[in-house]
Amino acid sequence: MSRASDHAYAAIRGLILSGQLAPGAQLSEEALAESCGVSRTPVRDALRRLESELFIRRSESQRSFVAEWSLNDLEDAFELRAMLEGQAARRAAERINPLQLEQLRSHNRRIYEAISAEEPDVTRFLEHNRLFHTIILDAAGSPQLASMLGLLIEQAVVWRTAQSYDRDNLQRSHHEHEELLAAFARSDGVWASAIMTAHIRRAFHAYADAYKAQLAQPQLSAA
Amino acid sequence: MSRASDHAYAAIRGLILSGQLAPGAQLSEEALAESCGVSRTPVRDALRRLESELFIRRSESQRSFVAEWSLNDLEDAFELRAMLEGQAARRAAERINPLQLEQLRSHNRRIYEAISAEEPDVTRFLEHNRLFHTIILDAAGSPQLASMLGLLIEQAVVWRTAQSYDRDNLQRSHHEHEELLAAFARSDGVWASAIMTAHIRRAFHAYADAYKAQLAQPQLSAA
DNA sequence: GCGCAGCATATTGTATACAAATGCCCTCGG
DNA sequence: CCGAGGGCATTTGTATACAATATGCTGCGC
Repeated sequence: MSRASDHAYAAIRGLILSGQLAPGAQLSEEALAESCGVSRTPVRDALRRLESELFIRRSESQRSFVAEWSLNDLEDAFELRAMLEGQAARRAAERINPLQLEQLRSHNRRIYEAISAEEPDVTRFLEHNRLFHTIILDAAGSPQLASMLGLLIEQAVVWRTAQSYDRDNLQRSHHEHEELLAAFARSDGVWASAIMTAHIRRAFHAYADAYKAQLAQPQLSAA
Repeated sequence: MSRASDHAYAAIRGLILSGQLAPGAQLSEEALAESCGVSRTPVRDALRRLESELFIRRSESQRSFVAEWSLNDLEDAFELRAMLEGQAARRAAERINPLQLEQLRSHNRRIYEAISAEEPDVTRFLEHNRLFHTIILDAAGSPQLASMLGLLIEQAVVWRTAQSYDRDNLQRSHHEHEELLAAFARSDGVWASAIMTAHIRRAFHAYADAYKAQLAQPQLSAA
């Protein structure tokens, strides 16, 4: 997309994720436009995108609000993601080529490096983790599946999740990736799917724990 | 949505479904605006919506083209739909209330009436079929799932599919709906999911047959 | 004849002005 | 005091003009 539209999208998304725009808050196209230094037109585009990604909900009269996610909504989202990513892993196991397999190994090595340092480098972890999952989605060879998973909260949740990852969780992720690699190497779709489902499910519980902890200390949410 | 934007959406969608805009054809915002009698602004909105529903794809330089669907793409879409609707059926079986169950029964009665006449009323079948599936999605109680299935080709494919439904296929649909009702009445999520998956899968084969037949006689495609 | 540069044109992106719809608040009547 | 109605303010929808960008063509040089 184009400069202004992209910028508005990134800016608004950032405001939501950082908590500066609280869940439930109403969004004014004009206010956002001013705050981004662009006109309403690209802001409207950005809002449409964010709406389709469920960051924003619209009232019946087309006013925009920051989406509010209950723990239940989150569980729904993770349940879906587990199903879709499980399916992606199954298909990938049956279709992956040696180059992709090697790329996966490489990214998981980088993940290992990132989490093995004295102070784990969460940003690097997240980046290689994202690429890892992207390659699997690619290998699955289903544009539809990719577009659906792309929509799903995805980055939003993954981002906030990993903030709360402790070293134990990070290492488990690395280990699960290793198991996925074994399943892929043997083209065992059922195995791959099962591991992936468990992988996402564990991520859900890590997130849910963080979510509950945050509810108990809400003043930290905007930090 | 608003008048102009909705109108543009419906008009463009109609042009695509009727074949007047052939798969692969480039779309010009200005040309569409003129043909709909509105300005480019609502046309752009409509194109965004159609893009998210995969009716339209955009080139890297943001030009719009009518999406081209291979048989493979269709199978992917149906595979996803089977998975998602199966999941919806499972959840619905565990959550459905008596009122919804009665509504489902009512719609399936209407379906029966529509297909029992000497000349089956396909339009009525489609309408009640749509409502039937909508109620299940509602009963599943997962907004995410609903939004995903809403996106999926869905209406597009369903529409074209049923045109090619013969009486046998229509009656099978009715029968499968009856089985779903039985599964719901017993709150048997596993059963419901299995039937729904089979239901969608059969629809896929009905569509695939029609698709292949159409390839053999392409001059009928715009009829 | 081939390839590349540069221009002309078509197409999309952005800004802005205005119209329509919606929601809010204040007043008026009961 | 409460509820209904009307008018004002806010917000979104639409049209249009202009800017930026991509594309394809034409002509020049090799």
